[in-house]
Amino acid sequence: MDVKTLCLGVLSMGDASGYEIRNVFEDAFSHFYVAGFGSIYPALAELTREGYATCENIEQEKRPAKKVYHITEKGMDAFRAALAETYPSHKVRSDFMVQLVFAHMLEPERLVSVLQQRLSDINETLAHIDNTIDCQNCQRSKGPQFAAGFARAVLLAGKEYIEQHKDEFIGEFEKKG
Amino acid sequence: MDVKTLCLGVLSMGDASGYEIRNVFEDAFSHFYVAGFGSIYPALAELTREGYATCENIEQEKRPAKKVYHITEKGMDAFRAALAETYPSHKVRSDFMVQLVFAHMLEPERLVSVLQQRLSDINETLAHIDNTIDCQNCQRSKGPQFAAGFARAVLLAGKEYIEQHKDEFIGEFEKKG
DNA sequence: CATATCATGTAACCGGTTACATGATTCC
DNA sequence: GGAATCATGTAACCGGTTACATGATATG
Repeated sequence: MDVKTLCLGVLSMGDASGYEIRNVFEDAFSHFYVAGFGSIYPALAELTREGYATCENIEQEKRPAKKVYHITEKGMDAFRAALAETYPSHKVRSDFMVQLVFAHMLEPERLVSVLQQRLSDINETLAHIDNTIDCQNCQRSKGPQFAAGFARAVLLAGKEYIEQHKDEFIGEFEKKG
Repeated sequence: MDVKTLCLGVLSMGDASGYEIRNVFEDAFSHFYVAGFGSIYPALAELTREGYATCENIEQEKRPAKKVYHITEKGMDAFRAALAETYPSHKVRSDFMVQLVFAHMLEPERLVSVLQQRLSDINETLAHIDNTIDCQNCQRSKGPQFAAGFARAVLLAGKEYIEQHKDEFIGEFEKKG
């Protein structure tokens, strides 16, 4: 699924500017999709050119003007179709796991810091998800809640695995004697 | 981490041809990194050009000739350095989660098939990991074992979450009455 | 007879990231 | 005074995927 489709998805929840869409990516989607300004702005321009969204220039007092995008019927149909046709892939790209596989080539202290770093990143993501969900609870949206619950379960399992096995694992690589 | 570095990693475990390296990516790394011929072959050519590996042409009977690559000292050092300097990132890119978040825009039957598909993909990956680990057990390599255990724990948690919550979740989107 | 495996490579394409470019206002 | 937030965009670059190109042997 490309950034254009994801932007359409965000717009299906309500009108938004490019800046606001980026914030949604960072707050709500960050743990399963990444997109920055450099891909969002061109995507919105294309979407508008192709009739999937309309764009209105909004002047603001004491703030820069913004372009608010609104999804069209055609855009909604296209998003629904893309969502239904998409294969439910779930891909992991993990330098952390590479470091685990080649742990024997790392200095033991570095291995410790790698595991520690991963643990604190997991905790951060976990806290982030809990925050985001509190806000969305008001809307009683089941989709985001289920997605968050899934993410939470997965992260927690990873955290517990590391916590329960790391000492034994590290022990294998420390000089003995 | 790029394909070049990963290839160096594979070569650190022993000499191999491009074809064999691709097999390692598919068998042992597939659940946390993806790479095809199109990126592996050019990577190996560059690695050789830059002195991180040497290449020997091996003629075979009843098989096409192959190019067997051997990592140099410089290559080993470079890999160790890259491994140690790399941030232990663990990124998820999930169309599945997008479909969960926007579940209300999917037909209920499609939502069911999406969850079913994800479950069977998880089971497949789980079986694949267990297979791979059985082979590696002989080598008593702790790194791959820990990585596999981590992956297994994470996948299992996702599987259980889906199994335990899917019926209630689906129920929210089916027409009532 | 057809498919899978072994085996290597190139070229075009494409999507996304990074860096650049600009600028006002608000908060510490 | 400096950092963060609000706000939009472009251009170069880069890594990786896909498709193309080839061909023998082994397996079912």
